[in-house]
Amino acid sequence: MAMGRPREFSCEKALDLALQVFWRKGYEGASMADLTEAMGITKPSLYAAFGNKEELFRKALDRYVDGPGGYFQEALKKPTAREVVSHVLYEAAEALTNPDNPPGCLAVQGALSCGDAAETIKQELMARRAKGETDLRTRFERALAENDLPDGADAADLARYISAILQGMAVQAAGGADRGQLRRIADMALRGWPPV
Amino acid sequence: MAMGRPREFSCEKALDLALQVFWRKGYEGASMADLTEAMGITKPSLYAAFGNKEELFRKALDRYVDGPGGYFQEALKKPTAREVVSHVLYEAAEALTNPDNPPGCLAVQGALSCGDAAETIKQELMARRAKGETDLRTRFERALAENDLPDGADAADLARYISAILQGMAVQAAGGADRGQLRRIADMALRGWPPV
DNA sequence: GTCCATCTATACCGGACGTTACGAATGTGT
DNA sequence: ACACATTCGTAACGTCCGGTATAGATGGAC
Repeated sequence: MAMGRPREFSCEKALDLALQVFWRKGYEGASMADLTEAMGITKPSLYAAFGNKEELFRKALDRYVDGPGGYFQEALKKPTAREVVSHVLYEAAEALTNPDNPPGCLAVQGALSCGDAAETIKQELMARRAKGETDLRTRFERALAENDLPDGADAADLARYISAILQGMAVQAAGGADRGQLRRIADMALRGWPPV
Repeated sequence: MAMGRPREFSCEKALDLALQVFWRKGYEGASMADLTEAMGITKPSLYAAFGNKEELFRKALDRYVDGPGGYFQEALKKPTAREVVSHVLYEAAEALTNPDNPPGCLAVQGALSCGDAAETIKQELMARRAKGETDLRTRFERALAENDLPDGADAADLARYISAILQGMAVQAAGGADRGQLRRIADMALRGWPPV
């Protein structure tokens, strides 16, 4: 099956290393030289394996969503709306300050604003954030149907509210907030939940 | 007094135009070509008047803080903690979606993460966000002394919480949220205030 | 009217950017 | 052992980056 010279590196390991660079420097701030150095491969190897910078970022982003960002989808499986919110907030506090990773959230700081060349990446990240918000809204709609949230509450508004708090925590983490500080933000948000 | 040929453009107008570009594209994403084109001046004029890209950004940032971002300091003057929070949240909802300006907040999206060359700008923006948070904390400490907030509340935690919500609203605005949606986030945050 | 400080515009600098030819190296299938 | 498919490293591509030298234009001071 495998014809020709086998590659000397692991695509998954290289992708994880690229993810670290994009996470720390953003899409625009991460140069190909930064990436190849961190990944331990040369530029032609990178292009052969991953296409180009944009494709590499998208693959790293997929890996982020399934890995360090996986707590979000996990939280949606909790049995009650309150547990969903509690888990997503506290797990975010952990993930956003995991010392093994750059602080903050790739989906927020990967390309919040950018030059023309990165516009499609910015759109992609906007779409990912919108999808997370929609998933949360859908979960809250279920909770409403189960009388797990007060009548008259608006699932879309609640989802946007929680998304905003998560994104605010991400900016705080990028600004140097530590784990305890993020946990106390989660405490306060949860104390007022649901905002009737 | 004024010797030599007078300059043919207004520094303040040019700075406002540069601010728009930095606001929309971020520090890294805004090229000198973008800036000179928007400002209607040539590069040597820009360098003579503003130093270099980094100094230009700092001057635009000062102008942002005193202009479109001025609602923050205004809110601190309100007589009660609740009015401070109410005003800062609702004025943020307006400012972040002002159709005359790019959506979002320059202090958040100007350089949330970046390459090495923009590291000092990132630090500057972190310091500005931290200063806003400290100003809010100081205001809450006054409120505590005036029995305007519940005993035992932590002014620093409250300031960090409100800052996170504001920053989350900024990310929402950058993602396309409209004014009504941001107002409803403010509604919900205010409903649980203070988070005793 | 002349001098001269200052601004404007063209054109260019060295370097970094993302991307790719090319040829040498390497392991598989026959 | 040989041919072949693929990867590897070097070295270079054209383009754009932030920044600047230089020469001409402009208007106040005297």
